Amino acid sequence: MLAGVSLGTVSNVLNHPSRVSAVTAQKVARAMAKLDYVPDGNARSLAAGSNRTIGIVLPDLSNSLFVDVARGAEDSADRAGHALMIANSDTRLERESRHLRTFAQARVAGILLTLNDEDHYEAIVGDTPKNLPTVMLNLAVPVSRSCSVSVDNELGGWMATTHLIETGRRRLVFVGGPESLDPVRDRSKGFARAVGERSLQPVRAISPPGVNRADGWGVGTALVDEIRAGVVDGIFAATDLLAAGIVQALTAAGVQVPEDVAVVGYDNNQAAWDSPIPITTIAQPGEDMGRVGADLVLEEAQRRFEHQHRSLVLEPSLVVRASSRPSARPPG
Amino acid sequence: MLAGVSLGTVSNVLNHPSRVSAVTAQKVARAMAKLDYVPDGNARSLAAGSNRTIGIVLPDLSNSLFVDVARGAEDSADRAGHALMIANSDTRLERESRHLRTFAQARVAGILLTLNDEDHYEAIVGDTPKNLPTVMLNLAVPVSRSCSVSVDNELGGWMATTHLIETGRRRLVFVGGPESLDPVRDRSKGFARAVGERSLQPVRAISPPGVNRADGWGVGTALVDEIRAGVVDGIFAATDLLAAGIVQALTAAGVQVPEDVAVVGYDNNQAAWDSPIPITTIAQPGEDMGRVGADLVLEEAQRRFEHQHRSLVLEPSLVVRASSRPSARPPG
DNA sequence: CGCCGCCTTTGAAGCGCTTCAATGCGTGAG
DNA sequence: CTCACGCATTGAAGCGCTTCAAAGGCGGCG
Repeated sequence: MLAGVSLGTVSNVLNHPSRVSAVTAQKVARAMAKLDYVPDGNARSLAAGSNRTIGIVLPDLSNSLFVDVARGAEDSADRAGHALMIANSDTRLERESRHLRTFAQARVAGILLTLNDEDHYEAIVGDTPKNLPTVMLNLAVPVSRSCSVSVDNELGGWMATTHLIETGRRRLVFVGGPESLDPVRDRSKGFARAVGERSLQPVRAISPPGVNRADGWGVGTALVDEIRAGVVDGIFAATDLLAAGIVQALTAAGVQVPEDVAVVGYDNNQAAWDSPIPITTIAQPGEDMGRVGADLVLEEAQRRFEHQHRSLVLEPSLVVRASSRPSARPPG
Repeated sequence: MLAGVSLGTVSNVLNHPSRVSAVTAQKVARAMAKLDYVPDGNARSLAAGSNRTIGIVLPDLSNSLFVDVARGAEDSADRAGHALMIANSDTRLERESRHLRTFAQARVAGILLTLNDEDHYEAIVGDTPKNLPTVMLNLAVPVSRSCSVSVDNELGGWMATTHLIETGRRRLVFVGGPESLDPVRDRSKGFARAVGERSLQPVRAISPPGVNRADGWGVGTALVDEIRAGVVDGIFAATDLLAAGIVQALTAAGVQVPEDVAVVGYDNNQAAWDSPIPITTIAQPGEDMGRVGADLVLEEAQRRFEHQHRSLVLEPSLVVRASSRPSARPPG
């Protein structure tokens, strides 16, 4: 600071450039460069009473959805001149609340809390620092509590199923997984609704123990005979990993996808596109979720009092790939 | 603070509990609870001149290796009473240096910088705030510059290849990828060394355009005839995705793995274990890398002056799975 | 009974910045 | 030529905490 001229002026060039004449601004800039000056964010936050950082806690970094969420959130935060700090909870309650506390102490401008599980929400809602803008991602919560941004899984299930029907499939199977997972349950509801709207009867629903590729492999193997017999011509799997396993098993058994049976997955995972037969899937708007969430939290931070909580539900989208291209055979 | 008694005492109960009598400590604790008191981390850092946070910048959150690194780092940081802030650069130079700057302004205790690419290191080394403990992860750099922790890819390649040889394979193929990737090049060197040590001749090396499942599928398809002809009986693929694609293509073509050919991958990805035929692979000690890195950075932060930079190279490990179980056929 | 030393507690100083009232200066109007 | 007004700059106050020297209280020893 002594390099150029004053002291409080330096602050002005940093925060209110308009108040400062061009020449002094330059002098100060030069001095800062020469001194390798790095403003102290802590002091700034303390003095200004506000902080240009927002925090996000993610439940599972191995799920690309959440990585997308982070990317979207960073995009928005960055655009607003804020930094995004990521914390990973590995779905552990204890770590979720620890990270919440850390963010509260850091006096971040706001928090994006991403949860998978409604139970965790109940358990943790007490830990969310009152008075600190917090928006829930991936879980719809009462607007009386906070803003939230989630994705309509029931709609996604409906879209996947309707797509199968519209491309001529009639004998449909839903492959789910443990009913305890909220998203799976909702996707299954969407399946049922779409089937019902067309007055079709689902062939059946299958619930393997998990939702991974190996589970899909098992399901696929079990379905080979029914497909050959023409009893099944469309499969909606609740996750892409499941779908990939199914397709893999079917292919290995000589069943043609999509000629003999169409398969649709969910999530738009790498497993879906990086497959010998690319798999049609429902893409979750992860980046949008992050972006919208960050915008909401920043809005709440900026207008604390006029702010009204909102609950947004985003729509997933259908990504058509080879595994469900219309079959040559006539529908029916 | 006024709830109990004093002011500076509150600080003591937070930082030097030993100086405070049990009764006052309790009174203060009770008051803090009643007031929902959350200490201001910014003020603490400012006053104390130190910060209980370390930052890590990761190049790619969709790579489970780096997620593991973060997990390990958080583990160590946590144990030392520090919080870990994650920033994702998506391998973009511009974001790497932005995050570095953010951490510098936040006056974190230290930074873990994880890079994939030597070029980025050269470009960014100027941005790493001098005077702020920084350790490089995943890339070995001159100890004159900073500490670093990396994994020995050449050794990994050697281990994978030696495993193939020791389980009786003699006609080996290396499947790499773009030579521009440092890790691929090192793994290939390890392959060459292992083969050379046994005075074998590699059948050949294949460099598909990428290192994903689809690339592997192509390579696998191309190798079917040679395997049937007995010209090839072992494959070392530079990534698990590649290996998974290869196994998938071979299986689809009716080639038996591991009976007809053994396959070894690299990375210990989900793709390796979540495959119908689980794939033998080389596991990178990601968590260890993070843990050791965090320990180093904290050590440097605590003893600024006595600190000597160190360069640690960790060893990968072999994970044997079905894809390379010794074949029934006699070796030779 | 008085003094000393130790364990606790206190209060003031200051961390690096922002903010804001106050000052200084140059300019156009009178 | 003078006065007033506006823009640029300044300096002091204070953000919430830690630290440290100094004060207070207590028991034990002489």
